[in-house]
Amino acid sequence: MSRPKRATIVDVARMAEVSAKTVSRVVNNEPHVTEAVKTRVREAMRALRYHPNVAAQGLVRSRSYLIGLVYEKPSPSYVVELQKGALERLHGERFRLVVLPVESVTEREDEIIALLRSAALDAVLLAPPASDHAGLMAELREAGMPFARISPTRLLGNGPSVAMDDVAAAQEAAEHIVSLGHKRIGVIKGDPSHAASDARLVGTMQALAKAGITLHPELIESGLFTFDSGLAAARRLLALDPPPTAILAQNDDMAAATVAAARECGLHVPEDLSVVGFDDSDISRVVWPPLTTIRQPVEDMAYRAMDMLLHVLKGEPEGGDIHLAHELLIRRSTAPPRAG
Amino acid sequence: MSRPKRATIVDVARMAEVSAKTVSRVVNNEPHVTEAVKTRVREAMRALRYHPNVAAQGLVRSRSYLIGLVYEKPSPSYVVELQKGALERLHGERFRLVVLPVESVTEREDEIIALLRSAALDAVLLAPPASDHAGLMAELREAGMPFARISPTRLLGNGPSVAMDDVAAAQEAAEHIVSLGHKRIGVIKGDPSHAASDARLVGTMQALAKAGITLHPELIESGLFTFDSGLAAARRLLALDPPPTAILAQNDDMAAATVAAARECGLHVPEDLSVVGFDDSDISRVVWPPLTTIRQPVEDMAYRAMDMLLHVLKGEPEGGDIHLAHELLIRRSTAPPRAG
DNA sequence: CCTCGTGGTGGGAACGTTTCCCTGATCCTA
DNA sequence: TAGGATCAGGGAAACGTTCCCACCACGAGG
Repeated sequence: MSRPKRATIVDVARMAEVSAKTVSRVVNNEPHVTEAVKTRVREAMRALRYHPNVAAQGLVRSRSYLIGLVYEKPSPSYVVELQKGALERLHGERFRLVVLPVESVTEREDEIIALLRSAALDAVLLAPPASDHAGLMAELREAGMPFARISPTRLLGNGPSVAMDDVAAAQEAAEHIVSLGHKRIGVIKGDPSHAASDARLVGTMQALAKAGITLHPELIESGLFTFDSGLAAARRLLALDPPPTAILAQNDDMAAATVAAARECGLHVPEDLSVVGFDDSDISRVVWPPLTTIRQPVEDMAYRAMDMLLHVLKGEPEGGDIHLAHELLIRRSTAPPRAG
Repeated sequence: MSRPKRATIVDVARMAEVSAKTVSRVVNNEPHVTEAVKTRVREAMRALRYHPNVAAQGLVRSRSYLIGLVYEKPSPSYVVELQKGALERLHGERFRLVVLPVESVTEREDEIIALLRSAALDAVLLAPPASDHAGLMAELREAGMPFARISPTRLLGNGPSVAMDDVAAAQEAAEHIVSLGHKRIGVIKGDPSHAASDARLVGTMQALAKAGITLHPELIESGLFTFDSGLAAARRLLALDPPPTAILAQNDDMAAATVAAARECGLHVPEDLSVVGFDDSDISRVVWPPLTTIRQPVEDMAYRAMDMLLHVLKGEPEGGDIHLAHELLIRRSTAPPRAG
């Protein structure tokens, strides 16, 4: 009653004096229709404000035209860029994006799989850490649901994925700090359930080892990629005696927290403490000083991953693992340590 | 082929030795089924990994179980909170959230309406500035698509909505600054296409007028609710002679930009310049010093709006306009002006 | 003149559910 | 023990589209 009856394909067919089948052909741009008939049908469609019923289409084509985006509560800025890239690619396509933030991929695997199974998605985009979860991928394969992965660090050659080289990037960041003359360097790791955290730590340690610097365990703190977790970790590092002269945080949110923690202690960045972030998310330019960071092209990665997914959905062969370049952005949060 | 045939309701019916109708009743928790039959059916469902086909359900019930969230590129932190609140309420419901960021509601109204018509949504949540767009609302009413509005400033009594009092909030912020002793006060307005920008300006002017302070036009700059636009606006204000001793920004992103601009000029916040934000988004705690701001409960608002929408979808009568309280959070970005 | 393809068109089944309308069986009460 | 009420369950139609197949006219080639 409140919902006025929408025009159906047969209404259009009746008005244009053709069969429903023919209308369907016009709607889907199929051949075998005279130009004259085509225009007649188009007019009827406009007159009746006809829009095809997606549910009915989906039923017969077994397509829902929905693509899911699975991610696990990482930093807000990361989520936004992820969505931006995915939506950008989806613009103009019939597919729509359903957001599926999950609590914990590892702990509630069954729940997530049930969600995906019942959500009638055509495909899913897996952001970290779901993109490294073997069980989830196996289930998706079995269910015949195409997926693409963003920033996987393991199990490559397992369907389309877009990633960057976390090890090399972290190495580059550490080399920058070393080249400035820092010797006592702290690290704030990301969420342990993200494989990227380990990869980045490996890169950092390689660079430090090459420079002959040993990284004492007390200088490695763990966070969860969130501002608050970073704040706590940074406070612990700055309470050491002597405190580090530089801190490498594994994402920008935690790097921003490190800057805040330094301020609390009356320290100036970068004069008293150099801080390096990771991601080049919005936050790295929002805080003062703007953060030296690794540009991780999250938006591009999401765009490319979505692109590969659409290819698969169009029946083309699956793509492989794509690699995108990172970049060290030197801004104002790093400087040589105070002399002495 | 790639997509293994999913079990249908008749497969389950055959296995459990009942009719399809009975299985349907079990699935939907309807009465008139013996406990014994129920368990038999449930077992068959599990064995066959049966999940109802959403498209088929949607077809016959004319429901898509999709709810759209329409917003227009505001600050990232706002978007994230919006989504968080909406998703929070959706947890455990059958409905899924489709994100629909749009370019410009006013400029491309037709496009948006076409999008909504063809997207087969059951309902939409309208965030600003779409929530103030009369044409859009009229179309939605005509199409029989329920909607709820977040932070509308006009056209109340027009269906469910959740808002806060922008005028009063801005007034309170200005009073705080006045009470600290500031006389020369700058304002950075938000996006002119958002009605909230005007409302907040009104509140600010009322407070200043009451204190006998006149706000010269040169002290009012306009931004777009983004960091970059705020940076430009703040630079213009700080280039005035004499510069303001306090700046009221209409959201946190622009307030953060103001802090950055001040730093560029070698000014210290809050000693040389007080800055007030608006929203209490993540960014207000991420920057240093943490911003004095107005807490706008965006997440709660989205939650409540979604709640009202679900009520409507369940056939209950439409709710009215709900008002949520704001709160002035005094943090470390405001202080009395320097003596002299 | 008859066949054979071919481009345009329509008829009818199918997709997987729910819902309307039944039929029996069981139960309670007078 | 009869009467109605309640309950468990089933058959068939409906939702709006696409797809397989058949049909028709028409021109070319034999």
